[in-house]
Amino acid sequence: MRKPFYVTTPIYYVNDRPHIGHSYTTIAADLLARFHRISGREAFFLTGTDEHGSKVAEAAEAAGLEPRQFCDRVVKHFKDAWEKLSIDNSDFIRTTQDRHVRAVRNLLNVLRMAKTDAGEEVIYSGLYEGLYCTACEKFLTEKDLVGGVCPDHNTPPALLKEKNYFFRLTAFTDKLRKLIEKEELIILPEERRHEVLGLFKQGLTDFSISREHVTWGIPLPFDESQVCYVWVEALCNYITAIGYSADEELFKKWWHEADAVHLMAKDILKFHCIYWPAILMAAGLPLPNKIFLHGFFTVDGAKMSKTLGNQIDPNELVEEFGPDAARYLLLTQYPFGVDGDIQRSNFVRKYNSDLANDLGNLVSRVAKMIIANYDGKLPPPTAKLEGSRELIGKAEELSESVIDHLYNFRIGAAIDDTIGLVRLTNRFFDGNAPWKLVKEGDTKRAGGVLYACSEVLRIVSILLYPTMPNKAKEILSIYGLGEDELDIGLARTFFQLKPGTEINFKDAVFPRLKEQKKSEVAEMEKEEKSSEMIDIDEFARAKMVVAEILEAEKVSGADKLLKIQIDIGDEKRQIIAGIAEYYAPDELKGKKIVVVRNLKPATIRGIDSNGMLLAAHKGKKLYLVTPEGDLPPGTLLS
RNA sequence: GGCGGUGUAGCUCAGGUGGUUAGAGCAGCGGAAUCAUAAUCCGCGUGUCCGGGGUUCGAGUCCCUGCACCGCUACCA
Repeated sequence: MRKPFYVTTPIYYVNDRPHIGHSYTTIAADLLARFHRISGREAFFLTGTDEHGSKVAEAAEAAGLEPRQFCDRVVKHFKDAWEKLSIDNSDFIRTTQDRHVRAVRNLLNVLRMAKTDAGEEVIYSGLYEGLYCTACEKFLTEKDLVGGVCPDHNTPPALLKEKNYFFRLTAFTDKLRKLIEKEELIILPEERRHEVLGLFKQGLTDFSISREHVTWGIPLPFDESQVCYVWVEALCNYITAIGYSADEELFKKWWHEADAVHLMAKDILKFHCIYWPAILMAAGLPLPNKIFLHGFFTVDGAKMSKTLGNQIDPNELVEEFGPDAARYLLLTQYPFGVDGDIQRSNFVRKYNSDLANDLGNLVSRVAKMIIANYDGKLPPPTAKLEGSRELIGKAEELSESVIDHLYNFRIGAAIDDTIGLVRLTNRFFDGNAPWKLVKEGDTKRAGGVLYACSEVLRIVSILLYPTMPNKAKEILSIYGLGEDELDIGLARTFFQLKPGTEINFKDAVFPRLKEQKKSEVAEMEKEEKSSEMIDIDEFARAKMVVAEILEAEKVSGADKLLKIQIDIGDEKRQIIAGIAEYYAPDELKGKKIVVVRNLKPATIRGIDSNGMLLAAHKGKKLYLVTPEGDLPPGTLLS
């Protein structure tokens, strides 16, 4: 019996909705877990959400919710998205769950008691010295400052000391570096390993594991005035979900004995490859076996961003292609591990060529011939077919190469090899032209061709199951096969299907999608552009006038909002503006600004807003639009 | 500034330890076939393998150097 397999994704921060980046990691983890399961190992696949920290608390407040309520709401988006993508995780951990809080506090106690090899305390209290902006209520790094002042408030930060607990990372760096060098802790791909070793070379310092000013988090068990640093706590999810300090047997199986793999994108390398192993060492726990960091991808050559509007919502992808193809398409765009580019136009093209034309069409042409000529019963195999030796050989070897690829995280290569066999099978089919044989009366040989192709489809289905679980089962079910046949061992040998088996084929497995012609795409782009253009009448519909600010005050309970009284000449108005982070109420008084007068009134946080002021962002700063000359309030802009 | 990565056909990318005419998929062009989801199959690429040096009998593959892009990290500030 091989070691059980434990795979994790990062726990996703609930500040954000699930996007294609989260999906990518999660699908890959699901794929690996499913693969190991059908190759006869037990597998545990963990994902979840990271719910503590000041950013979550702020986001909750902005939404007018309690943090816990807010989290519940966002978590649902994640769970729904994973269900839609046929993600079969063994557990879903939330850092706000009691089991996690208890385990983290236990671990912190263990660390508190632990000593380094030199006999020093692993956790020590010290002073965190930093530049604190009282208006922001947070520490700023020197990088955040612009000209020595807080860019948001234009005030110099105070040098403040706060008591923190520190983790003595420096006592573990040598040992950890050696483990990575000796590849006892395997960091993949190689470039990432170099990057980690580079961090050691540059020197590392102890890091703070607690915060004084954060409230939404887990209090330290030995000092309740402090909250555990969200990263430290989040990392612990990998062991708290599998029974650390709660279920000894479970924990032994999945952490001490299993092959543990952490999967993630490369941006969180330092936390996972240095902090986390060091914490585990300090606590006397085994390290994970492998940490795999995949790359980033761009969409149509551009970084994904909300402002560019090129974020891909996984739900939309599933709606368009279905869960199986969505998984397939995401993981076949570029090799797993490196950075790459995802092109939207490629999705439809690749769906049609690989799935509809090659795989789906093979399924149909084989099934339909069996139904038409063999009374819907699988004919027996025959010898002496053109190219059958090659076909059978390749088919029987395929599982070995897929296993090799997937053990080494070459997901794309595993899939490509499998589709390669499908292509070979289409060639085999054409080479033997069973439709011609049937016409010539040689139904025996024609049947042999159909049998061989069916066998390939059986093998291919097993090997594609980790990527496309539903479709794999669907193809197997055509041959009357169920989940018991989802076993890599059964993909190794040809001639498993029983002649005479009833064929249950109804609809195309991967219906072909309409591809937009280039001319149509160009047409649409043109339309989009021209529809972006407006004529002067449309512009004139927006009545923008000069306004003078009479009063401004903060909206209580909202960080970003100001309630502003303005004079627009013939009347006085109240507007709500999201500029509190950039302008203090007093400095606004008397300022002349530009507002849209005829914007539909809105109620923001229960307060009426009649109009909108104009402002523009530059980097992290925001500037109000002001008239250059001394225009009186009410002057219409044109 | 340091470290690391990338740069190969129109597009996306393969190309262990250097070795015959540099590959795949997609797109494009031509043809065959008609069982099948207008799907399939066959044929078609004179690519400065980013530039320049070097090592070698021989380099996309090793060394040096330059350029472009990306990532990590530092410092100046």
